[in-house]
Amino acid sequence: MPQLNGGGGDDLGANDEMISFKDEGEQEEKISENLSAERDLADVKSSLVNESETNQNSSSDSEAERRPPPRSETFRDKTRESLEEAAKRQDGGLFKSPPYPGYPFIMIPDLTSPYLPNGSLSPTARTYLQMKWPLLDVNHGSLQSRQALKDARSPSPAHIVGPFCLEFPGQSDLSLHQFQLSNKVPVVQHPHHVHPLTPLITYSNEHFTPGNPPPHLQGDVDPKTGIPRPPQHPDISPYYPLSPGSVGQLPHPLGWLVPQQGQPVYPITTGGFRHPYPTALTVNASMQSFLSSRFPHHMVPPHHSLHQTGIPHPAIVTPNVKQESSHSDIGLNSSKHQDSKKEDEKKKQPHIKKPLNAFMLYMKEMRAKVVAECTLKESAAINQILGRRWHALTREEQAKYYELARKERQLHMQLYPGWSARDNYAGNQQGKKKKRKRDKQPGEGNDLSAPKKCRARFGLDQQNNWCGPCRRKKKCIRYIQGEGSCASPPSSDGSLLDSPPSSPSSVAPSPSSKESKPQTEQMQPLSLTMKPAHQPLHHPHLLAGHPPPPSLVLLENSAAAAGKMPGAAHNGAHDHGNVSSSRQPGSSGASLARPSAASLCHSHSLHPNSTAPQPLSLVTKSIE
DNA sequence: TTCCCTTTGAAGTAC
DNA sequence: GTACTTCAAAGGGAA
Repeated sequence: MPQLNGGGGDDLGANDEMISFKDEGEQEEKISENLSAERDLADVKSSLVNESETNQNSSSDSEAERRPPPRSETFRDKTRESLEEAAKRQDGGLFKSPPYPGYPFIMIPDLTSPYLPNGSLSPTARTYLQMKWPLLDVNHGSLQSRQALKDARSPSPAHIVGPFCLEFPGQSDLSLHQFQLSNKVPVVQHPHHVHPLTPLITYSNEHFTPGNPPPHLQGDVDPKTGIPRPPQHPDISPYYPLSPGSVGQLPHPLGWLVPQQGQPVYPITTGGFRHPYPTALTVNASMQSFLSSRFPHHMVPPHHSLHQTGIPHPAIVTPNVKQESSHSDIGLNSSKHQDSKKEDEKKKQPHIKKPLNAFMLYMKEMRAKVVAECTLKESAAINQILGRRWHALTREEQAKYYELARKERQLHMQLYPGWSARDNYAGNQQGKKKKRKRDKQPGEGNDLSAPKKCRARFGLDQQNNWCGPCRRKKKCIRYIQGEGSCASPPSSDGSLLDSPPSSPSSVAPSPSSKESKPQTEQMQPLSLTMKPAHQPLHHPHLLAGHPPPPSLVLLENSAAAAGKMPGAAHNGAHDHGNVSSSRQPGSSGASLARPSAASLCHSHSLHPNSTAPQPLSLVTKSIE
């Protein structure tokens, strides 16, 4: 169980989320109460991380003596133990609230990795599915076309099948690759290219597995438990050298896939982050080139045709075949364009993507579910919903994702010690276009958040023109209202998600809708920053005994609601202002023109008067 | 075809 | 130390 008051941590905790509590307070005691909740929330999120770290440390302490690098110790050991336990009782015991959502899981090559856009395959671009082994399904009968699965849109990736049985030490990458290409579809992956970690998350909790699994999964769902029935494959276990003695010395996160040769796979580093690449890692030709270009020569391990495992990390993405073919043309034109040649070489460098954070993992998990519940297909709208659901999660649920994310980062760090997020910045990247820089345009973003607008506009000489808040050195209201700017855009604040307007006019960026915004904006003076305040104020697990806000409840039960609760009592104001996103101030207005998530997701049609004047509770003290 | 949108979190940069 | 920026996924929509 998480140590809720583990406190101390300040890392993963989204401090900005604490701010929203202040916005919501309408009384001092309320504020103090919320502040307490803020601290609780901060502690919660911190504890999510600390807990993970603590758990890892504590669990690895016992093994630290015999396993020098503790980083992946628990990861593998827990995996091994869980696998062994599961092997003993193939009764789905792993489905019974495993202490760690990420455990046990194994990594298997996913040739149609989510990290491979368009399913492009290359010997160096394979990624791996991490999954609980009871979910392994290597039955041929389960092999389906990728498209078939995609059409199925399974939110519960209980059946992930792949050719991983073919992809183990000693197996030729090329042969497998050819196998894939020649057979077109023998590989089945989870629909929507679910993240490798997704299978771990799906089933372990009720919120992961809605009551009614998709129809296409019915056949594989245990009628008793409602849980996807783990496939029974007698050939699975031999692939995993899970016996304690066999993996004891190898901290490699893929240790069960690494042939045991009696020597450590990972060099014991001295703690420096940019330590040499482990020689045991996959270093193929392209990787070699990539490493050579990015790291000092001594850091680049010698090139072996294939790694023992031939397993790169899911985050690695190499250029597609098209680029390789273009590279072959270089020989024909070698004399004329060295620059282009260099570019091609750079293009061949695999793109190691960032490890997914907790929310990203959650999104991958829940996206399909949201899509199924709503008529939405637009990711932007779905992400808004997911963002709110994320905050509605319990700490335990979030902890799972934080844990998974931490494991992901750990694994990523181990696989790519020299990798830095900076490497993926547009400026350093060839194959990727530089993303637009969100230039702050005048009249939005910081301009709106800047205090004392009246002061700036009228100056000290015309204080009589200042609005009241400005006179009291509070945040200017007149400026916002006068400019008609949408400092707290409806789309970004999520109000349209949880409490969508009943009339289209409230959705459209009409002047009236903008006029209603200042009240939301008025909530912000109490904010310490302009960062989005997404934290649900009355998180059921943050405020013990307090029921979750209707918005959250209804949102969580969006499927059940299905738009049939138009008159539900709902103080949408709870979320409206707090979810206002100033991350991308200029982007929210555009979203107004788009179909709102709420208009498409019935479950969020809760508050017909969301644009109506907000309750007084929204008025901040500055207004008073 | 490419970018935008939208979310949170992690990590990087800039001051 | 703080604020800001970029990137990670996703896929429809817009340019």
